Amino acid sequence: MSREVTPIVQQLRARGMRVTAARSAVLEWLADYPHATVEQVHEGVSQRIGSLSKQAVYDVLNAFIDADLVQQIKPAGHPARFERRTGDNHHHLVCRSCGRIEDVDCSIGAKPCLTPNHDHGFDIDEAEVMYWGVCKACQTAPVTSDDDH
Amino acid sequence: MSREVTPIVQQLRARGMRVTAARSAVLEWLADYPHATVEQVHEGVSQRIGSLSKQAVYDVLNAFIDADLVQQIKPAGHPARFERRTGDNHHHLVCRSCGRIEDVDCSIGAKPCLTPNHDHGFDIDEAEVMYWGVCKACQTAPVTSDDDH
DNA sequence: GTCGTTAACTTGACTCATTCAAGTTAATCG
DNA sequence: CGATTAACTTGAATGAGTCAAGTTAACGAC
Repeated sequence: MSREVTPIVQQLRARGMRVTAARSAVLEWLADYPHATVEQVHEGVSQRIGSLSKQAVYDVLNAFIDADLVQQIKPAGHPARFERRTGDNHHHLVCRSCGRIEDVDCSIGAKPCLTPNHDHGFDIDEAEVMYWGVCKACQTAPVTSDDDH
Repeated sequence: MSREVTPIVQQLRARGMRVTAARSAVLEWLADYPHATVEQVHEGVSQRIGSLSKQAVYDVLNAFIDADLVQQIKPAGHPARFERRTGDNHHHLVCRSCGRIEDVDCSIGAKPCLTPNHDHGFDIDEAEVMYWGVCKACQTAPVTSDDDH
């Protein structure tokens, strides 16, 4: 087994973070499955590396969020989702029925990509746009619940 | 005490909803305090009408949401908030530190006020815009938590 | 290589907002 | 002035996430 240094290892080292099986596996998993829930990351990664506590998944994801390697999406009424695409202020399209999420590029530009006509004295740093609708599958299918992706 | 029919009573009757002290008081309260949480509505209304279970607050608010008399806002990481302004697709400005919310008129127009450049086959019915920042009070004040309004 | 430090992980209890369920009360219609 | 049933009360249950104490293992120093 050659001991090559993968880009993931580099990304972690560059931020002074220890490299562990859990962390590498979570980053890899998110590359394959963007918009995954904690539940999904936990299942997938546990299988890949044998086992991992759910708490560890929370820890790893939070560490990544702090390190700007991962971004969190919290659609109202659905568990949080995680993705590796950070810093480009793109938006999301959420299915009301199954929770499925798709990326939507920001049509305007850099962040904050929209400026409110009245800032009420706030120091605004983000304009979060969430499109809500019903995905193709749920438009035709009978009644599905939060399984998705 | 004259028994005049208030607009609130009319609004309820018009929708075939029974008129109760709880319902009238919640609608009144929300007129005075837009963006209130369940907690706040519960405290305020309990005082006004003597007492009311928290569950009733949930029931009343949900009935109003179904009847389109009230709208719900769910900022990530904060409890839900309720307001009487419905149907005009205006947006919200949320303070990251105290959760305070301000209304922001939609600068574009009717709902959905923004159209994504790619609908991914979804049947989109809403573009929810949430501006995030730090309110004036929290910019200067030391560390506050979810008290607000 | 091995040792020590401490970040990362495990386990399990706990919180908070919200929902579910069963029983009681009271608004409205006849 | 009842009867019907929507609205309310009480209390248990849920789901997502956090907190806290103890154990393990990365990795820098020797």
